[in-house]
Formats: sequence, structure tokens, C-alpha cells
Amino acid sequence: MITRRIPDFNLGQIARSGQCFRFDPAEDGAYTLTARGRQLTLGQDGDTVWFDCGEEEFSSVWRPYFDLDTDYGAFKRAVSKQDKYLQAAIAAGGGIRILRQELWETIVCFIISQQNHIARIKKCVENLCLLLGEPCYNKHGERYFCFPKPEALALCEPSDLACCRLGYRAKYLTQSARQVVSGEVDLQRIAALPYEEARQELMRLTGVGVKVAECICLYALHHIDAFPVDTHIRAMLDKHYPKGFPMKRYRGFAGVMQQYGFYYELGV
DNA sequence: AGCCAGGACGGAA
DNA sequence: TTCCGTCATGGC
Repeated sequence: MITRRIPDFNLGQIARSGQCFRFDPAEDGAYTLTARGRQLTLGQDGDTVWFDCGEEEFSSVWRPYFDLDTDYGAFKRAVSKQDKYLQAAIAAGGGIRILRQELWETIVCFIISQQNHIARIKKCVENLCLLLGEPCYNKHGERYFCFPKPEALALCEPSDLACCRLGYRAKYLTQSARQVVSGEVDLQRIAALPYEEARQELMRLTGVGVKVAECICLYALHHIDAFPVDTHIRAMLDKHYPKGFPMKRYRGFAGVMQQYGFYYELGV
């Protein structure tokens, strides 16, 4: 068991922030997270966070996953005092962090996310893991399912995924999986590219447009200057930034502000 | 009971 | 280029 005092960290906010769809509520406000081929239970009491794992796993996996070496207070202090909207967003969701999720998993999840509700996205992802994910066992001997590898999806026809209720997105997944397995799209290479080039390469995948590509850049590749505009952010921009969002002020980390805004717009 | 969701695609103009 | 109809599904 690892415990750390972590400022600007709120587990509930992170779990609800819509970046990762594999947080499940556990006992006493704790969460079980399935990610990076593992399953972790973690919880929080005030600014003290506990991780049910050893020191080595914490340092090599979860510290980078939750971006714990970054000072989010600095991001928040960069927000203009006159910007009442972002100040309120930070007051509501200042414990959010930009995660470092696996690339392939993020591609699949955000292809599923298009024209879909978060609650149903979670269900679709869960269905997919049950159908095609490898069964694993956590440290308590409980079975769970890892995220399906591209090879498993590439072997499927869209009709094979019918039980996952993905709708028209099923064909996007099988097609993208084949592009990855064939090497037509090289994820290893994309992971090493700068933001603009990574975004462009990701958009070669079937079912990945500008918005989804930017989500992947932000939530997997940690290009925190990516600024995905979905319906919620569109509403935020129209209502509160009719003259345009102050991108220059937040150059280099606008994606963090996007995430505060998104969470605030969700109204949770 | 509809509305709409973290949009993308293909074809038309 | 931009614009528009279409695509599945079910939570709310």
C-alpha cells in the first residue's frame, strides 16, 4: 500500500472527467481502475491518496499515469482573475489531471465516444473488453478483462461486435485495427511525433476526425496543448468566449483548460 | 416519448 | 473548400 499527499488531486473528479472509461466505484468512495494491463484500487482522504500496489508499480506506472510530477497549481495560477468562467470551472474541478493512457485503448474509446453519451460509452467499452479482452487476475484473485489488443479486433467483422452495441462505429474499429496490425498506421512512430504530426497521422485511421484525434493527443500522448472541441466545449465557447478563447494566454497547455471547462460543462 | 450525445464519412455543390 | 444527409443506440 502506497500513500502520498498530493495537492490538486481529486480522484472522484478524475474518474468522472471523461478521459478514462474504466474507473469503477469501489467501497467507501474508492475506485477500481483497469489500465495499462493492470487493475488498481485507490482511494483518497483529503489530500492523502492511497494506491493498493507496491512502490515499484506506483513509481513506474501510476505516478506517470496520473501525472503526479506536474504542478497543476501552476496551471491554475495562470488563469486570469477576471475570467469568472474558468475560475468557477477550477473551483469545481481543480482536482482533475491529464492522464497518460495507452494509445490504442484511447483510440478505440474515443472512436466509440463520437455521437454517444458517456454512460453508454462506458457500457460499450465494457462490452468490448468482455468479448475480446484477455482475462487476467488482480492481486486479490479476482478476474477482470484487459483492453482488447488490435490483433483481436482486426480478426473481427463488424457483425462479430454486434453484442457490444457499438452501432455504426463497429466498422470504424475493425477497420482501424487492421490499419494498425498491417503497419499502415504505426502507433510506435506516432507516439514519438510532435503534436501536429501525431494528430495528422491519427486522422488516417478510419473513424478518427479532428476532434477524436485531439482527444487521443491529449489523453494518451500527453500533448497538453491539444484542445478538442466537442458539443460541450462548443457551448462553452459560444456562451462565455464569443470573441474567442484566450489561446495565447494558455499556449502550450490549453488542453488543461479545455479539461476544466469540459468537466464544468458536464455539471457533475 | 423524444432528444441528443465528447462526430465522421461520402457525395454534392 | 464547405455543406449536408446519414449513420446506431439507448440514457435521460
